[in-house]
Amino acid sequence: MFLVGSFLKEGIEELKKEQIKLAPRIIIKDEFYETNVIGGVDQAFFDNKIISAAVVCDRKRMEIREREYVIVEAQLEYVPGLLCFREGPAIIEVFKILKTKPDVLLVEGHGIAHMRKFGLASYVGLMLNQPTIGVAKNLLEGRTIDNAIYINEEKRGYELKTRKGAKAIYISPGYRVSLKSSLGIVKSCFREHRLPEPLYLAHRYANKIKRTM
DNA sequence: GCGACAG
DNA sequence: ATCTTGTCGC
Repeated sequence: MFLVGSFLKEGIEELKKEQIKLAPRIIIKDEFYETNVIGGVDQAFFDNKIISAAVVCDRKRMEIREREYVIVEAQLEYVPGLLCFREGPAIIEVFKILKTKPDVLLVEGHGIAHMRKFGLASYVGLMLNQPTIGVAKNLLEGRTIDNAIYINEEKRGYELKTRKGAKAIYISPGYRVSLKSSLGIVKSCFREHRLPEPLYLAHRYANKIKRTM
């Protein structure tokens, strides 16, 4: 995947086709054993590099069990709808070095609340065969009715108002997690921040690493 | 054609 | 996402 300059435009069409081809493989059912260990991944950037940080917590107390990070070269610029191809590879690498694999992984970005049902969380889950949930800070596609996200008359996720005064966040299943469980699991991970704790911690960790560079 | 557009 | 100080508020 080396998409730059004149190759970008045609490359984009190929990547969209790839998403349409892989989307049918996304499983939206509860297929995980427990929810005792929850992970979160987030990225920070500098030059053309991506820092992907992962934090694994126990769900009861949200205490850190392990945290790791990797730095990889970005192979694609940010294109709305194709975020999985830009940040996905980095997330896959950091997940691989985790010694404590989480029961469910929270990913910053959407899962199936995506125009082609193939957001970052779904891509990462499929490639790693790992239950994932997408948690985004903004809506990408569709509309919200009664705290639910709809795309083409189909429910794809939820809008969640965390703290009063703070903007809502958007939850959607990524892979091997049902619509209902995606919301329940995320809700059980909040402490005193707008984002669920594993993601809040991963975000802080990624930026901490960035500061040392 | 115009506007929207995860991070 | 990133460039960036102080500032309002819990």
